[in-house]
Amino acid sequence: MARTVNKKLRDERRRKILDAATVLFAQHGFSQSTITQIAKAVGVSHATIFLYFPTKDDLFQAVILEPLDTTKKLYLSLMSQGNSPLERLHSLVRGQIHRSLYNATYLRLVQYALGQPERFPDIAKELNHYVNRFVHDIIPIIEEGQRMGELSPGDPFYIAWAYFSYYNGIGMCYLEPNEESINELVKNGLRIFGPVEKVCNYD
Amino acid sequence: MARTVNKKLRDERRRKILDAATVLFAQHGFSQSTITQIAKAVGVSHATIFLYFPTKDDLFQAVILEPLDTTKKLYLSLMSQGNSPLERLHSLVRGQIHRSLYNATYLRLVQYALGQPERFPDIAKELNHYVNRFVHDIIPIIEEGQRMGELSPGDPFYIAWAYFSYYNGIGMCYLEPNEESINELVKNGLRIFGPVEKVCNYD
Amino acid sequence: MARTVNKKLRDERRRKILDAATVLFAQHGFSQSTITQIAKAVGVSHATIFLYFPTKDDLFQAVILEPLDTTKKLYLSLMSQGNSPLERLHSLVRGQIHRSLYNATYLRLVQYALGQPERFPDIAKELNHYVNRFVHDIIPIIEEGQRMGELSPGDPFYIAWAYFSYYNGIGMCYLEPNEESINELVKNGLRIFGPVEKVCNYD
Amino acid sequence: MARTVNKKLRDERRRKILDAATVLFAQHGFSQSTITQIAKAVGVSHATIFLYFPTKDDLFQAVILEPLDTTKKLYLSLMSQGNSPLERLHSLVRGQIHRSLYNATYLRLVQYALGQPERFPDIAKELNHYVNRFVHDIIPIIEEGQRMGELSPGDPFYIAWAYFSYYNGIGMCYLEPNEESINELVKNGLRIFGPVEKVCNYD
DNA sequence: CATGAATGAGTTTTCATTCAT
DNA sequence: AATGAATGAAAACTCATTCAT
Repeated sequence: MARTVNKKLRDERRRKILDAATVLFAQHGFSQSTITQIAKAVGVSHATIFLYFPTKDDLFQAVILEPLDTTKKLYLSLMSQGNSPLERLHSLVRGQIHRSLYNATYLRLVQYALGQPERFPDIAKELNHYVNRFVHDIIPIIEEGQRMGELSPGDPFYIAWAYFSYYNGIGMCYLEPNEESINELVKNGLRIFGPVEKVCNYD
Repeated sequence: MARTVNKKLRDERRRKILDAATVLFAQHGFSQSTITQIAKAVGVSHATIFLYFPTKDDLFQAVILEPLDTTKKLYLSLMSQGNSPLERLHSLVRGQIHRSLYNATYLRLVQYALGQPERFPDIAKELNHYVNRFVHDIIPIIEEGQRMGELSPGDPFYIAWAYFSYYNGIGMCYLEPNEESINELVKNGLRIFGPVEKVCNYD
Repeated sequence: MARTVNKKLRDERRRKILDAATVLFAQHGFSQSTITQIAKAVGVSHATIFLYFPTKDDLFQAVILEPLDTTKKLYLSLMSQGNSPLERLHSLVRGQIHRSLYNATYLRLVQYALGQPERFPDIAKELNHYVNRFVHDIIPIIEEGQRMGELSPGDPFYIAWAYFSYYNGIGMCYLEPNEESINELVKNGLRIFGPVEKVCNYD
Repeated sequence: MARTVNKKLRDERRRKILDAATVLFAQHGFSQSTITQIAKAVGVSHATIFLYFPTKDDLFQAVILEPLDTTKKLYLSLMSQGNSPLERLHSLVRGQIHRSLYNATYLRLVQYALGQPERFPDIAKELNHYVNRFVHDIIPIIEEGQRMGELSPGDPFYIAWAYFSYYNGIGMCYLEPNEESINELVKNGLRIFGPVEKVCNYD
């Protein structure tokens, strides 16, 4: 019983540490964020951090890799909403871009780590797995869309990567997040998948 | 005469320092790259670095900002090659993506700095100027393409930003650079501008 | 309890650092004394010093300014011992000169800082306060002595400053400290106050 | 002939260096004054300084010790002006205090070096010679004054030292230099020699 | 003779990490 | 379990000094 309570407290504190670290790492980068800063943000002693994460590198790794599961579930959910492939892609694009504009912190951190693979090799490897799985998961939808004539032809693998690049790049653009900007970025992002213009068909 | 020689030697060494710093900063980030490492890469004492750049920050700034002029000239040149707007965009996209795949180091560094605007505010400001100018320079071509019917309608401002995001995001994808990947990324990138499918017209 | 012990240990160590720093700063000056030297003298790591004083400047300032309170209490006590003004001045002069000869280290340090007001402006300002208070405290005694006929007339303000100069200057003389030298320096220092020669009166 | 001209130029430049160094050393202390600063003040390259003084220490030593001859001549001249011993002491005290208030730079430097004998042992030794000679030179005047009844009795050796202390201490007092302050400091300084009050005698 | 370039030794300061309580 | 104290390993930056021109 006591153990359960303790476990709960531990998990809660662990979470707090991860959250604070996410914000600080995203804002100042890895080296410029100190364990003491993070501890202060959480309201514990810096030594306590080491009770939860053996090294600063481990903390950084956890900050970046642990949310990946949730993120994966999110995109899987997004890409299952809608009937036609195009609708599902639309749901995905809108969901991701919304997140990328309104909830940029974590994404920025992922990009930070992704941009320095020599420095964070383990993290980069794991992130690559994740990206590859994402590409792997989106390809069937693209293929289905092309088969159904909703999407113009094109190598689905590269289209998936192209979209991923687009999604990644948005994180660095600092466009003001509002209805308009999101709508436009969604529309333009969808273009990468080559949606067949209905206008055209009815000419 | 002696002065000329000296000036030349100085410039040469300055360049070497910038080159070595570019690589190291891109690989390990700002804080994790030490002046001593850079000096060793150049083959001089660490104190020598400070003869050319008063602080590490100055060196970093120079590494990122000094190439911007050349880069701007490059994209201006690229976007003037071709007759129709679409041709010019094609030239631009191909040129930039080629550079982004084959010459990724500098681009990665730009993204590194762009991703931490609170930490490198001066650099971020300057980079934003640059990006805004790029957007400003590409918009007229988009508009012309739309007027001529080569491009589908759409807000040119957001289209420009969308393409820029795409271009930026490619730097983090680590696709193997070859004919095929470049062709595909170019094709998919161009889609953002909404090229009107000829196939369609002749239906 | 533990807190009390800790506090005590901290204070003790803080004191040790201040003592070691006093000696080293007095011997080699500020710039030539290194934190590492001080740490070694105390028997701790150099990083420990920074746990007690955030910067070297702060340490220097503490070394000089913190004893001022005690010093003030000392001179106030000295100048209250004795009945007549002359007796009290005698007590003061003897006490200060004794200290200046037998306990020269701190005084030298004060002079070192006092001699470089542009370099240590905060310290110099604080020291000036102290000196002005000293002058202010001694003036009433001089006035009383003059009124009572124990002292020859003369502007008490300048007499106070003259004595203070004398006291200060002794710190640089490196006379061997013994009964004789102290007696003589006291006698000659007292002359600044213009004691009326008894011999004279009984002529 | 050329040699003579060169010699003259060299001496002139040497003098300029010493002058600039005097000011800077007095203002910022030894370690905080850099060779480059001095060179800039003189208008030459820092490397040039080393053509005139092999090391920074040598320069410092020259700055302090070379003027001693002149200073000695000055005090000898001052203490020979006047008929009676008291008059001559008066001339000396007035001259020195005037110099100490209006021309404080060099004096401050001497005190700076005098205050750190462990750090500048050679300079301190030389300065001690100088002080001893000064004491030695002033003692006969005191003795004569005492013999003539102009001065109260007292060990001339300690009186000489007492006056020297007074003179030294004035350098750190930062009293505003003007007619009044000088007059008062001279008057009070003279008291150290124990001038017999005429008033008294004629009672 | 004068100097600009180069450097190595040294100094303050930071910080992740360990440990005793 | 939590923490305050301690530290050693860096790292940026400075500066006297040397040397080639």
